Amino acid sequence: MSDIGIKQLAKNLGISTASVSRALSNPDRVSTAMRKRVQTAAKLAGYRPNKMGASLRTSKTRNIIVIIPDISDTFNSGVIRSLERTAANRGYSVLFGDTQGIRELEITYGDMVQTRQADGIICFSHRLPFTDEDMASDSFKMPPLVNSCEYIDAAQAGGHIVPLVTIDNVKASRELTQHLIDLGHIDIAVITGDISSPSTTQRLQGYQQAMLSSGLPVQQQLIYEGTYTLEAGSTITKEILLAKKRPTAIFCMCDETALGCLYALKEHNFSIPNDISVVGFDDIKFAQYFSPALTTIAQPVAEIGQQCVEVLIDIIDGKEIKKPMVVLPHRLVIRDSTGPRPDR
Amino acid sequence: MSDIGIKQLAKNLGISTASVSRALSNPDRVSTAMRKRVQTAAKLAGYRPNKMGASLRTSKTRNIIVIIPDISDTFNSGVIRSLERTAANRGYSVLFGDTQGIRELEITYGDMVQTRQADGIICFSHRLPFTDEDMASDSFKMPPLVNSCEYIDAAQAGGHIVPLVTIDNVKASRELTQHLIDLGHIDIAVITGDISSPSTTQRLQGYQQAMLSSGLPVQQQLIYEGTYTLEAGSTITKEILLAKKRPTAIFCMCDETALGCLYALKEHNFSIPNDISVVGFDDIKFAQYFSPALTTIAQPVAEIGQQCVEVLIDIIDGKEIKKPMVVLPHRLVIRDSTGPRPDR
DNA sequence: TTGAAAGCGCTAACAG
DNA sequence: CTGTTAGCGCTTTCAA
Repeated sequence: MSDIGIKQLAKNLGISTASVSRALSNPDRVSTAMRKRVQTAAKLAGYRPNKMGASLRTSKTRNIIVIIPDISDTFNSGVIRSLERTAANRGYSVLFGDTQGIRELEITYGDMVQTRQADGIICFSHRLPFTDEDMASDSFKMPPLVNSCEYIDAAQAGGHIVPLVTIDNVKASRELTQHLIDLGHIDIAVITGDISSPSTTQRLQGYQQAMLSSGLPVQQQLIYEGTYTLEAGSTITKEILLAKKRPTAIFCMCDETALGCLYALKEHNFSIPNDISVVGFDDIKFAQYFSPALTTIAQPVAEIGQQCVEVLIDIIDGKEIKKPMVVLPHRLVIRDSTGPRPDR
Repeated sequence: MSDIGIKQLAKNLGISTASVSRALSNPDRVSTAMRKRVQTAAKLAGYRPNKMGASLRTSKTRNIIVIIPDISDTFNSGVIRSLERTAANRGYSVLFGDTQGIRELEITYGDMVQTRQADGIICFSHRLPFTDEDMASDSFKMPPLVNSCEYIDAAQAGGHIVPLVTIDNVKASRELTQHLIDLGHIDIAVITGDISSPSTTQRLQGYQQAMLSSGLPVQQQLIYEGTYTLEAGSTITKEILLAKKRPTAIFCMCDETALGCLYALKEHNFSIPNDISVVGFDDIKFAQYFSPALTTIAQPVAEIGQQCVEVLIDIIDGKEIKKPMVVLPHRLVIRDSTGPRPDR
């Protein structure tokens, strides 16, 4: 516990610092006797390696920086948890950068690989965390980076391949919409996320595909632009209820929005799903406890987090990435918030 | 953007590395001319300081490690968000260690100050993240550490003062219970958190104080040991409903538990608050969207996070801590899940 | 105000 | 298998 270093340890044992270092970090490179001797002495002396020294020497921090718009978003925090666990198992620590969607903060955090505070980046945004200026420079080297859930446009990435871990949002959304169509719904409103977010665009595509392939019209006035928040769900639902022609189903592009939606509906005495059906997206842990329990798309939160880290570490280790895009399976979870289209 | 160092920069300018370092890190220690010259050159060359070098030299990482049982807990993730923002503003990065309550992981993360990966610790657990062995050693030095929300027993801390940022759990719980009593409730069940957690113990105390001071008996069979989870809320509520003598109110020691409770109640066709009143604790963002909207204690999430960081940095900076315990104000939020005791 | 030089603690050639 | 030695990039005395 005393603040002893490798040097002191070596002196105490009458051996070289190299041997101490090896015995501790590359045990198979020294004799059994040496290994034992050093390891016991180290334990006895309460030796704790100073990682900064090693980092400086090896140019590896064993840190990963996670750049995320909102740590406290329920879906995100599930992924984060898995991320952190996987990283820890692989000997990495996780630094968090909550950006609140602010560009400057994204860039600050994106810079942490350059300043050697982290070896790689996991990014939950659809924008790369670098200035256009930096990216334009021909000396620009893309640091190890994995994109989670939000697709970064290749054009924006300037031709760089940005590995992505995600589900098939289009397909998932199509299935969810189809479920509603199968129940007889025709007028299906949508509360989207931020329209600049690819996940929203893709979910919208899925919705449109499902409608069209069932011969149903895509009614633009039923598409409401929102955000992935409770508030948006509540506010926009009220707007929907005010519309001249009411939909019989509402597709919320995330579960938090769906909860806000359910809330507004109940506040105005609508019965769900008798009057209006509601679906969400994500299957956050609360979804099954909503009243009514929410029909939604379950995303494999744990696997997303795990894969992000695995892929990132592969890149850091300079391994060839076979798949620049990992698409994980989702699952349609039918609960009690959806029912047949009411007769009018 | 090219990988240039302070050395190269100095050479290019025909000056010493010391001047470059000073111009960049201690601008007031050099002449205006020098400062300008270096700063322009640095920007032009796309110089990015290698923080590892500085860290090794100064023995400061500017990292804080946050040790927390569950990052994805909604209450925690709110605090975390604020934590991270405050730290960033103060020039610190935040490392996260999710322990799942596992002792070994706590210790691994607690060790990160020793191994110079962080300068201080914010701990959400009621246990110190060090081995008993370490703590017993007389060479043990307590690293900068702040405890959040959970009180660490002085005895356990071996006489060390462990600064704490929290609300007054006893008082909050008393007020919440009193609210129920004021509504005429006499048989008030409690679903606790983990009984080893001080926050639970304190909330239980508050409950008992309120009962006693109103001349109401504390009925042991109404105190159900649970955890701060949705599942506990749901499972234990069913148990409560099965009891011979049913309570008319249920005090859940966290909002997630309360949601599980509401769920179970509705599943069994109880009307809230007509048949049974329910209260939670924390006021997570979902609470007002529950149906019915939840009566609860609002904790000042943002301030808790902020204060934790402020106090910790003070300790890191070697400042005298005036207050080893920061108690932040809570607020009783009365919504729709509580009502008068039903006639029987 | 600036420069020279000495390390922070560790790892990794290279020799032996 | 082990020791010698040279730094990683930065800050910080100390001297000029």
